[in-house]
Amino acid sequence: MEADNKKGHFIESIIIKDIENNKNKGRVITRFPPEPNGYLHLGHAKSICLNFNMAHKFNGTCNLRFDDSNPAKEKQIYIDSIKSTVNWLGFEFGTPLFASDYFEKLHEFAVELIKKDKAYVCSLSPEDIRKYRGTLTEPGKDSPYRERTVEENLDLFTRMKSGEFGEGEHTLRAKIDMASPNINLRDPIIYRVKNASHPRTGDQWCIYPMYDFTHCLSDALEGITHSLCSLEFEDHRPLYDWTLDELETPCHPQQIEFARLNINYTVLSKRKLQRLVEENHVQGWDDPRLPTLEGMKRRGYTPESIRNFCDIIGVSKKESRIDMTILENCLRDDLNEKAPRVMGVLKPLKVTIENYPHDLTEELAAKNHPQKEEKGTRTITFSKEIYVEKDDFMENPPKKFFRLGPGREVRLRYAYLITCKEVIKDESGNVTELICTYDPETRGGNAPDGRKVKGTIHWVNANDCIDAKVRLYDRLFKDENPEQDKQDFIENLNPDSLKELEFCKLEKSLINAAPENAYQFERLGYFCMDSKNQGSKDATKELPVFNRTVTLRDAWAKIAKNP
RNA sequence: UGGGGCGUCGUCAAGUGGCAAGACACAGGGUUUUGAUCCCUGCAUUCAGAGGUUCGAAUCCUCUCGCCCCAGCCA
Repeated sequence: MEADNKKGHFIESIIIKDIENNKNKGRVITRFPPEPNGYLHLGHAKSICLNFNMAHKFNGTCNLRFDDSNPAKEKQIYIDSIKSTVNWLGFEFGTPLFASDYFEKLHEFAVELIKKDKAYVCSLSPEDIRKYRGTLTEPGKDSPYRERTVEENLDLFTRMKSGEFGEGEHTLRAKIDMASPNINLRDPIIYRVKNASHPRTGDQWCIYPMYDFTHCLSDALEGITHSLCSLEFEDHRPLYDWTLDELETPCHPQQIEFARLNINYTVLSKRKLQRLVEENHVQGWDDPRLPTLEGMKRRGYTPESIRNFCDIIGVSKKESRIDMTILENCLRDDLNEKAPRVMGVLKPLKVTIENYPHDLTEELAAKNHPQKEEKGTRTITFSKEIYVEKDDFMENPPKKFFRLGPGREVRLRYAYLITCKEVIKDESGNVTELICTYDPETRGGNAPDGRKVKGTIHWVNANDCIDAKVRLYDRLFKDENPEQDKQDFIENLNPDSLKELEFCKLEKSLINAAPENAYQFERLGYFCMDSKNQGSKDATKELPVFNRTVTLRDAWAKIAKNP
């Protein structure tokens, strides 16, 4: 089922062609180059999978390289988070690499460029640089410092490096063409002064290379063959190539751009995610509603499901918005295979079986997976008092409702057929309890007389179930495209994206649940224990909290909507 | 009105001159002690539009239209 027998995307075609032509001696080396200035999200997962999969598929390697050339924004915690997230996703990268490891070499390259008179120290202020750059439709003007001598440039650059100047006083610029229709070629800045402390090099440097200079050279230094990046760098490719052409580098990697991932009802940009976190619209970077990989992990997404998703959505240059349901189905597919079945009642409704003995507790066998005998069975208990789901009872059920109602018979999964005899309500008319009878002949759920019972509902034994909280998540935004009509996406937040249920009753076996274990609560969906909740075998602690990862497909929900 | 890209089913996406894959969604039907899973069936005479080349075009040519990106000492 995995990528192998599938037809490839355009990048794969390019790689195959390159291998056929013995380009790079048939080698394939890719890299995933995150800037450690935030947490990874699903969009990164697409890039991670692409880069690692291409490398693996063609017996190559993929480097994890931190693009850490801007100390003002980068932090060690992000480096740690990114490393563990890439591992969690299922990829091995050996020792991580850092652009900052190349600072010395990058500096030498810059000097080489100066010596070739292909770079100069510019002393224009930031505002003047902007003015001289021109606009989209007008060419720029040469900087008055453009014709400084090599010696002067060398001297100034040395002094920049030694900390003689403040931020913004001087920059090192590539000498290309101020009239280029491509703004990236209008003498781009390649080094600037920054007095920030770098998470890895500390205060060793006060000048830092810019992305365009750093990235292509880092790629070349690592022997990258295919440098895959997103569409917005397409305009930078001429600069990528210019730099590598001007300098003596070990190789000249090929930059190939692809469209970044978009998914409806959510946002996938670091900036927007950051805003959601900082303005407390969600509860942190690992909020299970967020498409951050840490949030998805906490929600219960499996790495396999994410990898499979990245696999089936394809790679192209077309900007697209992928349907959330595709992601959810990848998850369901995986969880359906793996998750053991259990029973849990989210909104409990007490049921008393009036003809069941007071003091009896029976043990019943329940399958852990209906299609996989090898997953075995577990024992569940049954007694006179049980809980069923409030939603499984209707006082005036519509035609197609197969569940409980006055006088109706349903099957309790793995237990007995019961019939609703009486509905007890409180003074305000809310149903508080059902009095039912059971048919002792139907132990296990089958009627000896062969009568058909259409509805099967889940339940837990009131005597030994455990109390828990359950968090139900819904889409984060109301609108398919949160940025619709360029209104502030915050206004599109779904106020009901999180619902916490506090009085849930779960079958006893869940006492052993751990955050990394997925369960299917039959008929409800897939759930996992929240990783920030340590659970409680001892009653003095807080209640265990479970996250609903995703619902089951629900045909009834559709019928109920359009009867 | 500068430059760079992109337009194939509701959503993704194959297709590279020989007669529109697949997935999700959707609609029917079957199995089922989860209204789950699973299994069938249906679902683009048409590829942004218009011309042209060709026996033959989503694929080649021309023009038009639409959408995205670029004016950080961010990546």
